[in-house]
Amino acid sequence: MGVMQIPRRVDYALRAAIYLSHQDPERSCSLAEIARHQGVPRKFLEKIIQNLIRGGLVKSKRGPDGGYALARSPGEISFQNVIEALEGPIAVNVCMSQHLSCDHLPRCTMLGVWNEIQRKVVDVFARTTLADLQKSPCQALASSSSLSSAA
Amino acid sequence: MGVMQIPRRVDYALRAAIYLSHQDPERSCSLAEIARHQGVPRKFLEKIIQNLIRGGLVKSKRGPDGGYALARSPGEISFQNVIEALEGPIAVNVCMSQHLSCDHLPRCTMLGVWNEIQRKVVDVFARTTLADLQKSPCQALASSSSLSSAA
DNA sequence: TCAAACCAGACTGTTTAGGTCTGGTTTAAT
DNA sequence: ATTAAACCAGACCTAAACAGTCTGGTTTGA
Repeated sequence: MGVMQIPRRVDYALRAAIYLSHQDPERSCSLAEIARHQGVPRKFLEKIIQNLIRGGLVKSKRGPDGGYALARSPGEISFQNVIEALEGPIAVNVCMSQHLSCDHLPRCTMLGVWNEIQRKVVDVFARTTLADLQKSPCQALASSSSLSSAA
Repeated sequence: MGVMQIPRRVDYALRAAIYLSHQDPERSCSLAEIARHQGVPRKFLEKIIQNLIRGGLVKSKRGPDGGYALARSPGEISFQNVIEALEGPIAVNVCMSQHLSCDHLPRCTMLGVWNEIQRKVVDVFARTTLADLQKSPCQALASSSSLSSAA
């Protein structure tokens, strides 16, 4: 169950980033603290956060009382930034990768569809920043729940 | 490379369905014919098509000169139909499954975002039918190519 | 009755997902 | 200087998913 589903690690990365966006940016939050609050396995989260650091989204402080903090303001960190720090460029189908190599080009009639999905998905992720989530704690269930009915 | 990427089997299923939508619905196309035209491994495609049959999208004829044909008109078969015949309901994140069980509810601030993505993706797949692709053989590259720049 | 085609499910090799483990290095406090 | 709390790095592991393949059916037109 779950075609086109985002992996857990991305969900965890976003949770961590969101948690940090709620904290004082001067303060360093320890791994244990983040893991505990977000219910994410500690060591797994540690590995994930390293990706965010390499991506320039999070900065770390070592030693006792060390920890992590956002490297930029929440408004300057998009979902896309977080996702691509872990996964590289988003591509909803293989033919959407950089060198768009669809072995059935030029007559692949699906390309337009993939392009549309790609564009819409990337658009939402690019537009949504951590700051956007700080405002409304739970505008969640309102947004419609067209969950798609199985065939 | 490729978060949220659709699996090859779905791409193959769509290709097969599209191929059939171009053929005379009275005629049965053999597996070999479809596989050859779409460049899909024969036996793999066979297994995939079985899913389309169980989903009521394709009908088969056995015996010599047997093969496959669409069970409904192209306009009545959406991408969603094909995808869900293989994969079950689409859910862009685990919390988007039927019994939306997000262990961090009710305070998960991301729910709205997943809902939006889910809605947009399902909308495109639900709206697009095989008939839509018959018209313009290649309106492809026009649709914009915002491929997302890596972080 | 033959053989062309579909049907069904077991099997296989590779990759990914989701973590864990071990052993570092840095640094504040004593 | 030593300790210990924290981060850092990468090897490791298990289970599942992915992408197919293989074997052996069953159906049916000629």
